[in-house]
Amino acid sequence: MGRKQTKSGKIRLTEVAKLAGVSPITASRFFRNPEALSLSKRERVDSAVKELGYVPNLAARALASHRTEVIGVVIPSLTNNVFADVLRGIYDSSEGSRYTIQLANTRYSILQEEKLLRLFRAQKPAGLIVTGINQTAESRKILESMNCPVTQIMEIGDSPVDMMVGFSHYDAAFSAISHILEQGRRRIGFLGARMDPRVQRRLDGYRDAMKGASLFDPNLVVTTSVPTTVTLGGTLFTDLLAQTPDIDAVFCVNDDLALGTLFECQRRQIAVPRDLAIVGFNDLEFAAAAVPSLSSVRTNRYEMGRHAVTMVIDAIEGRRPREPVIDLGFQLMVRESSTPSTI
Amino acid sequence: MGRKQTKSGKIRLTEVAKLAGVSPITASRFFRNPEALSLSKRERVDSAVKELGYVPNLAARALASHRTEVIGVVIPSLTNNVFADVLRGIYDSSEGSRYTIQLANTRYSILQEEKLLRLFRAQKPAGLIVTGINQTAESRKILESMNCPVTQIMEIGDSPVDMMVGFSHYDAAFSAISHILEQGRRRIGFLGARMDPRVQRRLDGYRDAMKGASLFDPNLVVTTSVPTTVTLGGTLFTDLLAQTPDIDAVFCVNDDLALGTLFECQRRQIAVPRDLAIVGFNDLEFAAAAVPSLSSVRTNRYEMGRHAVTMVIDAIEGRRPREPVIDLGFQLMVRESSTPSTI
DNA sequence: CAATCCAATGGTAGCGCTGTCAATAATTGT
DNA sequence: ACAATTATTGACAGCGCTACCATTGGATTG
Repeated sequence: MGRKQTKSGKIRLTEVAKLAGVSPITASRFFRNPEALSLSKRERVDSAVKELGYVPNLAARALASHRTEVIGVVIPSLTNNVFADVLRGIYDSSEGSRYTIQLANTRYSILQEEKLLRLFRAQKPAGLIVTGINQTAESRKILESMNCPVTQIMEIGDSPVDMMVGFSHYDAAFSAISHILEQGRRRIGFLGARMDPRVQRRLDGYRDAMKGASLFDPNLVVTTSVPTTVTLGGTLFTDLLAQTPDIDAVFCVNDDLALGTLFECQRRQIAVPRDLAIVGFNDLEFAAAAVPSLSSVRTNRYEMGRHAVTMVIDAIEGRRPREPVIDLGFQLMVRESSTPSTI
Repeated sequence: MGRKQTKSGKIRLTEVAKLAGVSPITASRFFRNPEALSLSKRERVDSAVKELGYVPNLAARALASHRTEVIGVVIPSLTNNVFADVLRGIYDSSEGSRYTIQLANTRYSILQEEKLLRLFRAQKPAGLIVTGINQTAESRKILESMNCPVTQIMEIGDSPVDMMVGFSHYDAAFSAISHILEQGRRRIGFLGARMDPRVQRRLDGYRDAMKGASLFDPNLVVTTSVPTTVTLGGTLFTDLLAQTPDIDAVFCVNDDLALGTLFECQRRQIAVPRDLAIVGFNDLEFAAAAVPSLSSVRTNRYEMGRHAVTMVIDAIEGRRPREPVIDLGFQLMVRESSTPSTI
């Protein structure tokens, strides 16, 4: 015999089968398709498993079945609070299922994404969740050849690889701007950082809303590719102010920038909302707590994570959703920072 | 033959070996221990791998070798910004290594932790990273029987299961309080949420520092087991104010509470720092941007993640660290919220 | 009551890789 | 130069599980 004897304590499926008085293959079926067993055998195997404390060897299972029970998740950032919420939804939904989450981070690089997808393909995941709809042509090809359910999250679009859960960033921004316009503001600035595809679409929504009111002015827009921080919000706002001093409102592509803008206003004694209205995006928890409370666009991130996993698992198990694209929408949370001052 | 023919396109190690003109086992060694190959064979295998686009089958490898290349990571929360930074360090350090991160979330439940550790044990990870030092006796037993390197992160203590990276929460809080006392403040409140073991130790540090100055008063302390939010900071501060109106400083166990306290002060027209000094914990990015900027205790979370992975990988590969416990320390970031008003 | 069917179960043969150990080639020392 | 040592390489036998197909026995049917 070529190798060390199997440790006597080691419990394999064979041991379970022996104790239960069935063949190994029947014991195997107990895990994969219990309904196929007669009630009596099912009970016998069940108690044998419990008595021996048997735990399946996933590597052997994967090797023999050419499948894994891994759901790959590809996100662009671990720092961004937005993804923390999505991930929470994903992990919460995957618990209690047989599936394991395998996380990978692209750091907003579509080439890194391509590389990660190639890696995932090699490991034959049971399902895949990827962020956004702006994959490279090559990435898309990989996704399509993946031969497993794929859900794109964060936004929705016309040509899903397979399934989608998200919302329209364009509509969300458009609706935020419409709200600010309704408040009678005319010179609405735009602060954007990172400028990933979803932020770009928010910019599009902003631009079209402003153009619709014949109020668009490129001098109202300040963007950077630098990652978002609260501090950066102050910097961008300062730039905007230098460039266009007569602004009466600012739409920030996320709440961190909005908070930074608010702080900068405090520093400069600009009264919010009297002199300047501020609207953020995502409705992070602090938005409601700020003074003045920050208006924001609530996005359903936790639910997005939950849906994504549920859709993928359902599809893996043959329960394809009737509607492959789910729009989770958004809610405009109107608060003090964009409504008439009560002072 | 019992099963579907292997797809002709499928590239196995055998194919690589054939193309390289070596035996499969030599090709196998190319991946596990390339130095053992002669230069010529190494090059031949290398080009064969590239030419065929071979990707190892991890399941087969795990099954045959009785090992996996998975590092398990057990953390209590996905929402908490603190862990986002740690995770970023962990993922950054694991990239480029052969190891894969497997994340599991206890939601601050030590029973859930026990369950997760049991799961991990069954899968024989190559290494393990767990949060904190307050495992149940049973969890500790599992960790010790795990037969792989284990690193405890976030804090340090006397009896590591194996290795540790962290800092002393007690010392950090003690030093924050000492700083506030040096500013001449006497009635220093304590706001705590979640009250997990590390927060408890911060409370201990606070208590001892106050007792050292003969200034401890239980009425200065407000805690709750509710998870932290900015909004909660305002609520707890309100409670503290009702309970002990004459406070002149507040130490918050994290920056979210500190920000909530700051907002509540703005709402109540309490001048910070003139009427009240505020010191937070963790030094999240917004602390420096706030108005007034928030003093805080900087913790090296990203480095903690990086170190944890590096230590585990080194240990897996036989390079045990000379010192199993690494104290990453902390830095007190003194800012406007706790120093004499400049106005 | 034979023919048909189907649910339940088992036998066989690997999945693709690596541990062990033996065999061979290259190198060294005296 | 030749034995002793060391670096390379290979053969063999599984790791623990499941796909495929075959078999069994009982229920159903006309």
